[in-house]
Amino acid sequence: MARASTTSDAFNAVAEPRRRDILTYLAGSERPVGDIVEALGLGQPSVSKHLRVLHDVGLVRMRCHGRQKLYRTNAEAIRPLHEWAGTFERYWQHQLNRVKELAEATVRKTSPDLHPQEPSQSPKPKTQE
Amino acid sequence: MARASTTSDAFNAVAEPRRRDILTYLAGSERPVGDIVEALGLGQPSVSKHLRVLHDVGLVRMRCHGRQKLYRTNAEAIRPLHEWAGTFERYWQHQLNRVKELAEATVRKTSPDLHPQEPSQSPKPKTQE
DNA sequence: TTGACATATTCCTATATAGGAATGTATTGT
DNA sequence: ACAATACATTCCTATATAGGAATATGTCAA
Repeated sequence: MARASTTSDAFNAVAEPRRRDILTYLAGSERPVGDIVEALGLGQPSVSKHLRVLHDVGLVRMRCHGRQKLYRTNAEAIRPLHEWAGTFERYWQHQLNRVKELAEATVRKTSPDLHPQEPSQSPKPKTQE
Repeated sequence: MARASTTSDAFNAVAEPRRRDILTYLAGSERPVGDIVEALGLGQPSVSKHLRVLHDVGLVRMRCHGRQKLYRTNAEAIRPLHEWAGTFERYWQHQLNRVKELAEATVRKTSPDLHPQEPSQSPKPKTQE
């Protein structure tokens, strides 16, 4: 099986850096395609194709204005992403503490004279990557 | 050019639903690969490959314990994602207001007797998708 | 109507998957 | 040393891009 389609959900659509750039650019106000092309320095067909993906998953809204089409970021569609990531917030707080502990332990090992090791230290896990 | 590698950054790694499942599963505590296989009902090679991707971008940490390897989510690596998405928070609040206004306007149009239209209403933009 | 302008849509190609099957590699227990 | 266990890696294939070039579609202006 190949990778999931870029239009399958917001996660896949946003995986492409240029599409994130476009979303950022279109966040504040609606803009015609030509502005995006010029601002991001991409080819016009590329931008159109990215916009198609973004529109398919509801990450941008479109409005016709004469011969140009005005796009704007639909921030609401980014929310699920924010919320999914936010699920891990309580864990990265925990891990900050762990990192801090580890750093202190490292200092103790590096300069043992200045930071004498405590007696009943739990055996350090042999972490390897 | 093809799509960016899944190991190019956290955004690409997280685009795959199974990998998000794995991250969620490994958020609270470290687990051996076999547990993930059983919990998520995937093939063992698939899980190993997903773990490789996640490890390459730093989304999981690994520790050897006898013949098994214990994986755990590195929540810290999810933070950039959360922060990028959070950039749009102020906009989706705006848009909630716009949606609310639109809904009220629709009610006025649908039941004009109950909700008489105000005189100097700004011309509604002809939004079309 | 015709031409200029703004976007969208093929057509093309190199590249990268995700999953299943089969196989490789450590590590443990006897 | 050997079998069993726990993972990782390779091989294979169908599928899906992203970007550039060329072309199609739609809209305004004279």
